[in-house]
Amino acid sequence: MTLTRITLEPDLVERVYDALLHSITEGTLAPGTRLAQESLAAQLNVSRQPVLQALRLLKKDGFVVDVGKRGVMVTPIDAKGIAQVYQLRGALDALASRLAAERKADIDPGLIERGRKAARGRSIFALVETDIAFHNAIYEASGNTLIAESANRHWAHIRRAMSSVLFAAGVRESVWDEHSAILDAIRAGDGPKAERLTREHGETAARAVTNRILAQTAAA
Amino acid sequence: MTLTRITLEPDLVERVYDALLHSITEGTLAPGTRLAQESLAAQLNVSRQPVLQALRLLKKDGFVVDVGKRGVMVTPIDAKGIAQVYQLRGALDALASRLAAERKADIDPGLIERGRKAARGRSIFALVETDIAFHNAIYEASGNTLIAESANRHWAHIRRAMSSVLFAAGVRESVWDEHSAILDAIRAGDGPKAERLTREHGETAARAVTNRILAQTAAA
DNA sequence: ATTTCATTTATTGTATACGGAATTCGATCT
DNA sequence: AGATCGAATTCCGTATACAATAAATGAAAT
Repeated sequence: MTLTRITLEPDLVERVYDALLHSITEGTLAPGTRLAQESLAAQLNVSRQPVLQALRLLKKDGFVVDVGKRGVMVTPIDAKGIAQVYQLRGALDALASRLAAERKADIDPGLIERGRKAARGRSIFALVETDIAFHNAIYEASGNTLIAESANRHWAHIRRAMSSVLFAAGVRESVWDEHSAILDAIRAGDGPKAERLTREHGETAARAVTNRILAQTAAA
Repeated sequence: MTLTRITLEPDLVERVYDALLHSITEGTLAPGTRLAQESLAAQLNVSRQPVLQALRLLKKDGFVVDVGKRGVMVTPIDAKGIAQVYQLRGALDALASRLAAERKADIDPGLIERGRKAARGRSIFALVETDIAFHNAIYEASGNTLIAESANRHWAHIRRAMSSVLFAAGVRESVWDEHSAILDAIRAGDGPKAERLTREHGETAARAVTNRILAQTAAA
């Protein structure tokens, strides 16, 4: 367990970054929305300076893209891009699962419990959160801190795609069965199996989401 | 093939970022060196503003770390961290190889040729560059643009570790045999084999480098 | 001599000010 | 009326100015 940071108050640019990222992933700032520094600064009640920097960070992560020399916009969602994110995330997940299994990591089975519960519930938010919590647990159990860090960047993209899609379609029934199987393999210390299951899980999830996005965009 | 950017002159912050990153990976800015904004700004002949932003970007990538509230320093190299980078990179490489094989990608065999030549030569720089070129070719052949983007962040770390280690130890003889085998598998369209070879290649490379780093730090 | 407390200094983060580039709008000309 | 050229506006990037905070230094007291 790593020690919690001691910095009392996060930076303004971090706060701006978090605020914007939250709005983007949540969907409040729709894909394609143009973001002007001055207006953002006014709304957040800070100067342009922190906004400017936060936007640069977001740009680096791909959440916003340049639109000519006239500022940036929220990156549009496209099926192909999402598929790529899923591929990448799948590789990271598979690696994490294998490493976790090799250490016979002891992951809280309550995560599955909570996940199934959320899947029966109505809250899309809880749905996504429990999913993320499960995968994050594996990242941490892997012992490689870079995985979590790297994956979380991608997860923000996934989260975005999910919330833009889930409340139209609902969850696949089987996800938590798959999760459960993965966890068993990890606890049993079966690295190859954990890896394989995780990869398959990622691939089916990717197919499901991209299909829905394609359907959505076709409808529009 | 994506169209080349049309922006004539890159940003100041991008230029500062590149300059600093180059010095860090090259080793001119040694691990542990403290970086004060004002001094950097003076040396680069810009105001503190672009420096400030560039440092933030570098911090996000892990090339510099906070040292209290008194600025940042070049991230120290430690064997454990490097091992983690290699693990991550290995997963990305394996994914890229498999995808490339599935598309039966046609990668320039000249890369191998040039690599062997550089391995026989004396220039460490050329050595590292040809290695990177080979791996980058696979990333591009994968068709997933995110892989290259993500991997390159990690490569900067690897490059740093390599140049800090190579000129003391020389190259493994077998790397370009391994590279060649990987390329054959890709061209043959054998996804699983390409993936397996790539993973093994990454693992042995990781062992070699971390061992040398451990030896170096033990000597000091 | 060592420790503690206050003052100074170093250095960052944020705000404001400035200059320039690109787009948009309007007027004039055909 | 439509097109074209120029002026005005918008908006960003960079520089400078300001404020706050943590470290460092030095003096005084035990």
